[in-house]
Amino acid sequence: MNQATPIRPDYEGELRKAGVRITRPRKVILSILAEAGDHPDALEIFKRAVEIDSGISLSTVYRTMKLLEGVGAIHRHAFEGGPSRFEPAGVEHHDHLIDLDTGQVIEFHSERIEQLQQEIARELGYDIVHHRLELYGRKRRGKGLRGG
Amino acid sequence: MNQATPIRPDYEGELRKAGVRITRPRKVILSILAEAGDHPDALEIFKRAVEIDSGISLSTVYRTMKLLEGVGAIHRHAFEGGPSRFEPAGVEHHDHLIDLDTGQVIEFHSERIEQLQQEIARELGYDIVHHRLELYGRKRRGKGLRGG
DNA sequence: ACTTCAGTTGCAAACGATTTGCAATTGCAT
DNA sequence: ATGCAATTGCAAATCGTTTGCAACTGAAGT
Repeated sequence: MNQATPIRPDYEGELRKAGVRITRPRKVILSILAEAGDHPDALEIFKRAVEIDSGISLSTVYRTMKLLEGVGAIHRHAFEGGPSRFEPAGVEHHDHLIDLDTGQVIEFHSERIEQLQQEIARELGYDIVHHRLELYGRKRRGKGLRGG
Repeated sequence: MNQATPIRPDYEGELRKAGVRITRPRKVILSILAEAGDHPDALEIFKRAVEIDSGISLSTVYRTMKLLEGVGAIHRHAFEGGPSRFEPAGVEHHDHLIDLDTGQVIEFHSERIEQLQQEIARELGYDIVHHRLELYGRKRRGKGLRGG
């Protein structure tokens, strides 16, 4: 039920082909994204980047995220009330459940829901370009479950 | 398929009961919200408010929106890449389809999708506090349809 | 109607997230 | 190596929104 961080061996080559120049800061950021199992925001990426190369600036992180987003290498998610968070693209499409207490992001997918969305849009005379489905919730503390 | 702007005759009274003092600017803002068939953002509400009472400030609009949201009188929607937009509460729960070309917001509801969301959350061990389902699309320009 | 005072306002400044201008730097094709 | 456009870091600017503060006002009491 989880992603497998599919880092193709020549990710950089692909990007270069897409017209992205592989600079030092971008290398660092890419490596961070590749390893990230969570959905870090720009500041978090910046912090992790600085650990590797102290010269990197936050602006560069933002610029790089925008660039990668444009090339389709990453997805940007603007969850409720927080900064944008990113995840490498290339994983199957999925939606998100956000743990309101921890901020943890859990991925899920429902083909059935996707279908229903299509139907609804069609009925309204629209083509879906993309959608956003986010569930905001708390760990169930029902019987039989140890409290978190 | 649309809302009926359910303005209970004593809306102000209700608010007062909720501990909200009915001031001049709030009266104006409330009247705007009651009439709004669209989903205006704070600036738009401010503009409409100024037409009625030129003394109103944008801060007051923001403060009032936050207050009304807290009391449950309105809902705030942070659609993609734009400022928050508001709508009076009290209408049946619904999700939104946003026209990418016009920004127009179309409301819809699918009990089936709601159910599926519940199921998914439950399977993941969560209780849904609330969710966000937004479809971003364009008017279908398929055969047989006049271009819009 | 008059007083009272906490709640509310307008203004301007502060805010957090993000973008941008610019001069200095650096990939990478030659 | 060389050259130049792409990229960088920095600081300042931007956008939407919030906040401190002194002046004002709703509404409860007289």
